[in-house]
Amino acid sequence: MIDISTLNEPQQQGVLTTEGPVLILAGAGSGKTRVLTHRVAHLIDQGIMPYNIMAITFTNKAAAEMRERIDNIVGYGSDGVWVATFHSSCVRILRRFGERLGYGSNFTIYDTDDTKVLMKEICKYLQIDTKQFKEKTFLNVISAAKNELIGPEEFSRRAGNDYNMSRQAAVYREYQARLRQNNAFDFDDLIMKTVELLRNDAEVASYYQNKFHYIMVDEYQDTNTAQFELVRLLASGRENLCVVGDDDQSIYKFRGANIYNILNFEKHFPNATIIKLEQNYRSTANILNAANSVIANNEGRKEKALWTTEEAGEKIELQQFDSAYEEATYIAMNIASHVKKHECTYKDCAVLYRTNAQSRLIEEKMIFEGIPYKLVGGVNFYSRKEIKDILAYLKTVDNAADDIAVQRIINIPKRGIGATTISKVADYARENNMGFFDALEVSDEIASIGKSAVKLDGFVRMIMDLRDIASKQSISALIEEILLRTDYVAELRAEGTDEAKARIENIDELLSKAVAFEQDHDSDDVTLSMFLEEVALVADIDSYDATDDYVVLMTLHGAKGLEFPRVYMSGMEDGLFPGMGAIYDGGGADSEMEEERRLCYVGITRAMQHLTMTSARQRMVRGETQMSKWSRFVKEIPEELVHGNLWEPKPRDDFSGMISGGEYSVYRGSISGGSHKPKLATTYGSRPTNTSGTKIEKSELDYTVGDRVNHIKFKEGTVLDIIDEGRDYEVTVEFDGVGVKKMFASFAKLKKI
DNA sequence: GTGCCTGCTCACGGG
DNA sequence: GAGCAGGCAC
Repeated sequence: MIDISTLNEPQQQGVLTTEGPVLILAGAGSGKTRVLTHRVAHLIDQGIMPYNIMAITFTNKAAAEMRERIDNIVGYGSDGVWVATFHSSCVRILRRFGERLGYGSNFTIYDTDDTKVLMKEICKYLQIDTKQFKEKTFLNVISAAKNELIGPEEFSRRAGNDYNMSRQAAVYREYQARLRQNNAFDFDDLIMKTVELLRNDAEVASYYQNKFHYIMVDEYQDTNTAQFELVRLLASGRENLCVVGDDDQSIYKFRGANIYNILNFEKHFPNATIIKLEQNYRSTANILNAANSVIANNEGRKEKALWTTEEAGEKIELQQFDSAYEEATYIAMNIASHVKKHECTYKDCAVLYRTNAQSRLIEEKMIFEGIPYKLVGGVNFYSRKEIKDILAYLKTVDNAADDIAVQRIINIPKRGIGATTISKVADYARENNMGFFDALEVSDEIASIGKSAVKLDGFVRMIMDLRDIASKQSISALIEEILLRTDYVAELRAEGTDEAKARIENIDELLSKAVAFEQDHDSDDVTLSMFLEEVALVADIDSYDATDDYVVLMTLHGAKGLEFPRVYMSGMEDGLFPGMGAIYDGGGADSEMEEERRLCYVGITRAMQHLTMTSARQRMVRGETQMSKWSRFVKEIPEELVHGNLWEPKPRDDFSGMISGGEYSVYRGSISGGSHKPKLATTYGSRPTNTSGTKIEKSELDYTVGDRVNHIKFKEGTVLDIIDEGRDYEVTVEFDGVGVKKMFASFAKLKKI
């Protein structure tokens, strides 16, 4: 028997209610992963075969974590449990049965870049003016349709006489036809086509329905209509479907998530058992209360009240700065000082932001302070040019029908094959209803091509050779052969720039990944398709490893599902978070504003002990300076839960361009801002890069902890703490009748009484 | 066909 | 502020 005595009452119920549809409404930090893993363990304990159990997650990281935790409870034997993401589950199904839809089992998965290239081609072919109608808009429309399981025909029907929609329908039709020709799926296809397969092929449907007796879905609030239908189909019959989610953490509407999947679960499954996990084991009471206060402003939620037995803990710290530059400086210095005092380690800290663009400044300051950090997200490793080039070679070798891949590398490195030649071949292929690569093979038959045919022939022969190598040797050997034959690395080395060096490093990393992939899998059944699939489906967050000691920088979206003792939410400004779109969109249930607020809720609930929110009065956005005020979400937090400078009006009369450094007044109320700003002799820009406590023009203090001091505004108080911030001292004082304030010694001008 | 320059557009989030 | 398309010279 597995031990569930450590679980609370509703958690135990979640584990033990194995039959029928179950909705577990799991508030942030309420131990839902524990419930899921124990539930799987319990099922196995009850004699259910592991291969009859399926658990679906959104990211590989979540899947890996779940598998590991199940392993820890039941020991080995859990291998058979199907733990996978939505996308990789569908790939597995399609690899096996995709031929019934007319796709080869070696299909390619197109990422966002690939689909953009394809769409560009289609617009050219259909003579659509892309200045007027953006490729991206078409792609968004198609993606939205696919997420709602609307195929090209249905889309066309719905378009009716609408001119704009008819054009979109034509593009959609062509787009889908080309994917099919290229033996490729885009991300949305993976789900939609699997649903199509299950709907239209009773044999396949019943195969999986008989395979999966128990199905669990994590992060259910993020599922879209297609994913819901997929799950519904798979669970159909037994209906032992357990979904876990939190409507308050639904933050993926923009990619099609349908919040009604969770809100209407009981309508879809009238006999569903609803279990609420409301005890939070993660955060202090103050943090939890702040989160509750913010999210309470949303309409249309499932009633839910998170509570904790934790003590209040520290108040939430608010810090507003003149610029994003100072904000980043403060965060970096603050982390450095806490680590130095051994109050936390680097890995305890996470800096969260709304947009990836904000990471640059913070990254800069982390480097400056010598803080080890890890940036999660941003430009995906696999979307770098050099990596995409090599992957395109691999795709060409693996799936000859993938025109996008072939055309990407046909002139990389330069082979003297230009746009004119390529379009001649493409036309020929189209006229003769054949693939691009097939046309290349018979290029001498294309009359207008002339002497370029020789070059094309050389390219074709090289691919043939590579295919031969692929069939006999390992993936890493194939990559090395490609590098050799293309002189790819050699050319970069000749360039000698830092950028070229970085590219070489990336290529080395790709090689290591290939080697690691081969080691992780049985060499007999490892295929190139599998490697390419893993690469295509990897998510940014998958690379995050919580065991290394570094500060994590990521978007609020990326932080979902994670927790950190110390969290910094940066850029808490109206216009940035919530963004302009949400502000103009207004409010009300299901609005963009509510989604932003849920995102804020997600951010707050990542914090275990310490939460700092920062904002900048001015920030460079899209190359222009933008002025902003505190985010409305910050103002939704009750005053008694925060300390800092929330409502401090600050005259904006002192922009000398000089960095005013760590000045952060903690007064609430009026102060004569601006004029009191000290002129520092040393700016951060010239500060030595060591963090070992180099003191620069810092006068010693004549008071110490426990002393009584006098402040110009707050009058008398007792010094509670003095922290050596390196360049200055941060002094914490309890002022009589005013409360606890933190300030920098050089600005506070405290006098010992 | 290639390489460079310029000017234009675009900008949230992600599998 | 960055990335890309288009124009131009070679």
